[in-house]
Amino acid sequence: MTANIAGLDMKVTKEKAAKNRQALVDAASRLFRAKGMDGVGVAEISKAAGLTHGALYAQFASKDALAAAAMSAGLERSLKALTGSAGERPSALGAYLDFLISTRQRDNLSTGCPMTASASEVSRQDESVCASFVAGFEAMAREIEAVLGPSALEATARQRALLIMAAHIGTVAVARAAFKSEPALSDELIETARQLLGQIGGEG
Amino acid sequence: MTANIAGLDMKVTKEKAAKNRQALVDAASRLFRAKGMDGVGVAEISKAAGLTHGALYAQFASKDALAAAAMSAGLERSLKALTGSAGERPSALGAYLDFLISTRQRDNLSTGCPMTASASEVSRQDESVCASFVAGFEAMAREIEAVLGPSALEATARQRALLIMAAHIGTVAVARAAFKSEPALSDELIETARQLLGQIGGEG
DNA sequence: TGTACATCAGTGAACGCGCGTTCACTGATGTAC
DNA sequence: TGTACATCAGTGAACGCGCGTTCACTGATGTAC
Repeated sequence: MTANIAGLDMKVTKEKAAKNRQALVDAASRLFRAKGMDGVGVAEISKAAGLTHGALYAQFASKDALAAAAMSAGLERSLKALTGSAGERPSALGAYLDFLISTRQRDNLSTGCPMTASASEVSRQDESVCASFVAGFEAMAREIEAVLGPSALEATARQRALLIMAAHIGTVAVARAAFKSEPALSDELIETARQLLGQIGGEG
Repeated sequence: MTANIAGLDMKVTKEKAAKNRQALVDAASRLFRAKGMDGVGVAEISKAAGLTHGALYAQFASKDALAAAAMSAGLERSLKALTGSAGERPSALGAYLDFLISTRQRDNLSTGCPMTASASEVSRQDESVCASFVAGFEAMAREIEAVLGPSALEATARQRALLIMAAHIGTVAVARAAFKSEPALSDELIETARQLLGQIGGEG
């Protein structure tokens, strides 16, 4: 019914189902980041995707399964946004850091990186969600490692990439917590991490 | 009734009430760290404190109010444990880092630092909870700043203390997420952060 | 090409359950006389 | 010191509500003939 109302719909069904599935994943990813993984229910996710919760269970075995898919999709998108952010700028690492550690990242929970949004929650979720998270973390760490320059620290590029990853996640999480009551501290955290991680990464 | 059964109870009431209040705060602090702030209800907290949920509402206006008290108390205890960890060891910073970034911290959610347990959740909680969190963060950052040595980075002690704080929070959160599916990465994260933040802090 | 039928994404009512909060009540505390 | 009474921490039933999940059903898709 809806399909006929919606438009021309030649070649519907399978494509439509795939689109609905994607809509569920996108809505879940966005809402989980905005409200936390325990802070949003299947009804709200389904409604945001323009469906009922029954449709969700036709596509996913459980909320956990949807959460794993949402985490995976969100991280993939975030990784693409990261690598795309380099553009024609002189320093890829500088561009990466500007992207990861910024007021824009802090102030846009639902469009930001799922890692910073769910860092402390993910370890309490289903194992499949953790696995998606960790895979995304490793992929992004590899991307960063590849653009590092020399540094004053006694450390391998891998080590510095891991520190940059962990530090940017902690920085954005705390900057978000501090924003309401201490905005100056919140900004200071972001500027500090941006600057020091640039040095550590050998930005140039 | 319970009071008479319990024991000798000279000078009860106010003391007993204060003890019950403390029991609620302690149980809340522990359970929030273990299960997340949205993952545990007032019934479970009250039961863990040996009371009913009605008693909770005699002591606190709401779950949020209890959460703020629990965050505050948990951070105070964590700060004391941190400063106490220095003992007679040669380097205070080294002792601090061993305390903050360790498998012990990673593997004991309910006895660990509330900051690493709730980093990404706290910004979605009541403003009073955020404020407690941020106050604890600043207090611990000051403690760390006070024990820093020289560093190869171009950065003030304050800046390096903020980075150490943010990085250790992110490190422990991610190490927890990675522990099940990639324990080797989890250990690597902790060792890496421990070593690099030692260098950054001018451990010696 | 036209008809009969199996498939299956999606609907919406219903399930048991736990949530945060309220409230009438209990009974010991501790004060007023 | 002994009695009457106000206080208030704590109890436990009840509130409306949203949770994740199930299930009988619908109806368009797309295949078999």
